[in-house]
Amino acid sequence: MAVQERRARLIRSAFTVIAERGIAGATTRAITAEAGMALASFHYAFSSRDELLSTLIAEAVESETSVLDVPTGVDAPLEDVLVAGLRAYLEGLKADPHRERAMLELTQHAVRDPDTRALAVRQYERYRMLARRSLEAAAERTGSEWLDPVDVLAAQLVALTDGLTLGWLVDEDDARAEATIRFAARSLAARARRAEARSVQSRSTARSVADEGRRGERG
Amino acid sequence: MAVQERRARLIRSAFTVIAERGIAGATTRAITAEAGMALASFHYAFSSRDELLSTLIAEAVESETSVLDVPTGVDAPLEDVLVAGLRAYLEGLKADPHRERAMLELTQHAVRDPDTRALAVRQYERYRMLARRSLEAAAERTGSEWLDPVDVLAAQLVALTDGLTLGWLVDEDDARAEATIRFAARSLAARARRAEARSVQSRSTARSVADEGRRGERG
DNA sequence: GTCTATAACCGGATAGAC
DNA sequence: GTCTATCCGGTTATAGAC
Repeated sequence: MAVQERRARLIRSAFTVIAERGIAGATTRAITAEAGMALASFHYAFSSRDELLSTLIAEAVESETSVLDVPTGVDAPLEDVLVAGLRAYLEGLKADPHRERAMLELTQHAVRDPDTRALAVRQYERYRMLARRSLEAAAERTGSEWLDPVDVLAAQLVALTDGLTLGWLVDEDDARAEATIRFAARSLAARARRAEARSVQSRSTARSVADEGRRGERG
Repeated sequence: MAVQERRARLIRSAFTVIAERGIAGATTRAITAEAGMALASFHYAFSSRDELLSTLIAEAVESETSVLDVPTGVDAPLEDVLVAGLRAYLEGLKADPHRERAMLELTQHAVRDPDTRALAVRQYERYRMLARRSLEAAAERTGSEWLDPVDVLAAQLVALTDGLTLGWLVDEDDARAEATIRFAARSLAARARRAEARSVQSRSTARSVADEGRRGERG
């Protein structure tokens, strides 16, 4: 087996194990067993367990492709579109809670170590970038425009989804999550207004951004 | 040394070690060293490391006394009072980031184990109860009344502080945190209006609740 | 390259001297 | 009760046979 292939399989297995048992449970034995290979094969691909963890965090960050899915082809007010997007995010979380737990644990692990801290910072930069795309897409599709810089609102959206995630992971209360979603959507929508008429060129430009934002899937 | 005294010291030391090195770094050796006692003394107070961790989580939950400090004796609009309270929370977080990191890690650890999961749920119930007190105090002092059930808004406040906390812990960006605080305060204040005139009795009752809410300190 | 076997180490828990 | 010394299981990492 090629070294790159082995590395990829080990990283994938490591994420699975971490999602199920946490970082503490992600021993080299557990990871290689999950990957169906001998323990000794591990050090043929990685020099140490720490090296695998750092690589895993970096890969996990890049694999995150959307913060929330803005529904396509809807004709609804901005607030409803945001509610729909946040509900889609929650559905992804409910479908695989362990995944988000693992991301959370990996982020906190990375932040503690000065050598990997930058990876966590990069992860959040990426979250905000993806959130920004979603907000731009939502505004464009509903003919709205944001009253605050989209960068700033993107950070608020990330904070809102983090709060939603932590709360749901603890008590798994769907009704409370729904209330949080409505509150988040209302709060964000309050920072937008109906857009003035735009030129055709600007609308088509924005639509291509929106399509790109839709590309990723969560979960 | 009395067993209860030893237990208390070990719990305290364990929290210190977890804050500095994480749960993974909180070995019985590290904990007893931090407490300045011999390794063997550990099992005189606790039957196992797991028992200490469960006890620690339970104690940590109860020691949380406020989600945000609503400033006393101010005469300002509700939104400004909320901003001040959230800033006080952020200052506590900045003064001791490791403390909140430890709480986060303990919660996630508790949630994974069916035997301790209830502790995490209870922790969030307590957060919401404290948030509710803060919101009631803030409304009372500014002559406002909430448009949604305070229980529901308390859950939103907890979600907002969770989002604020996670974001700040990763990049320690004070400017972004300030923007999140303003957004949070504005979003919550939008769910209140000026209260109608109240009777003297109802005001004095509410003031005693407010004083109770102020009792706790964070950090 | 891949596996078995093992070295080297670490952590929780305990025996036993005092 | 308290400490030193030790056991024992589990983990990372590697040596060496094939």
